[in-house]
Amino acid sequence: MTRFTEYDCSGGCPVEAALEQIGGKWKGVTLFHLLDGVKRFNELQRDVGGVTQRMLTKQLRELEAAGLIHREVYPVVPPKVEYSLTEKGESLRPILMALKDWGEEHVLATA
Amino acid sequence: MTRFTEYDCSGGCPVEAALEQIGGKWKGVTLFHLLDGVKRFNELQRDVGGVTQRMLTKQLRELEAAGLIHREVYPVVPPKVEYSLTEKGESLRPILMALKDWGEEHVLATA
DNA sequence: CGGAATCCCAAGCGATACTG
DNA sequence: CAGTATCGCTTGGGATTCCG
Repeated sequence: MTRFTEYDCSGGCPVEAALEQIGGKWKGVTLFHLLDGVKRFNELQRDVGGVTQRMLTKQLRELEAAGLIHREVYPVVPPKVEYSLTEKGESLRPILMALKDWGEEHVLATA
Repeated sequence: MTRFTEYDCSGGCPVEAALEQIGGKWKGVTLFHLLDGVKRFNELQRDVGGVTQRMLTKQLRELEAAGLIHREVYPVVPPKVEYSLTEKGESLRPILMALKDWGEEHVLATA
């Protein structure tokens, strides 16, 4: 059995670090919906459901700062901004899918 | 390609639900260290690193309420309490390991 | 040893209104 | 359309002290 006690985690636990990047209230869901492909702001807001503009903007900026998503602005009128996953963000796909499956089975299933 | 847009997520997104259960600042790390096996309070506090008693207690209670861990109290003096993963908690192992790997590779690796 | 109780601050988060 | 600005509530989280 692998022992994790050696993982001191003091100030640099990989699990904690990972959760920090997807830990916001809407970050996980946002990333999840971006697995779908490129989406615009309003599309995301619809998909995520219940998130306010302010929060979605904030979370998107943080995800962008973390290098998980890419923000492409088209200088047209009306404004058009597209969000997509970076490679780093795409690498979260198996984790996000696992979280979805786990959530379905162990949380929502009321079982 | 699977489209997730159908996932309205309004009030019940599985990803969000899953993240809520492991979303506390120390919950992920705590669970991670419990993958190791049964541990006592002080042992956990040492392993997690930097967490205060109050917070560890709180997170443990929440994890217990979520059915992820089991709390076994031995009525002896000095007090002895052991924490372990339930089946539901154990089912998070692949996810926690995936988070650890991802964190090591994409966050801590400074790459 | 393993908490519980209290106090307090900072961050997270939401509603609303306004703008290029 | 895609934000920004402002305000204020609510929560999370830390330090400290006390208890069985």
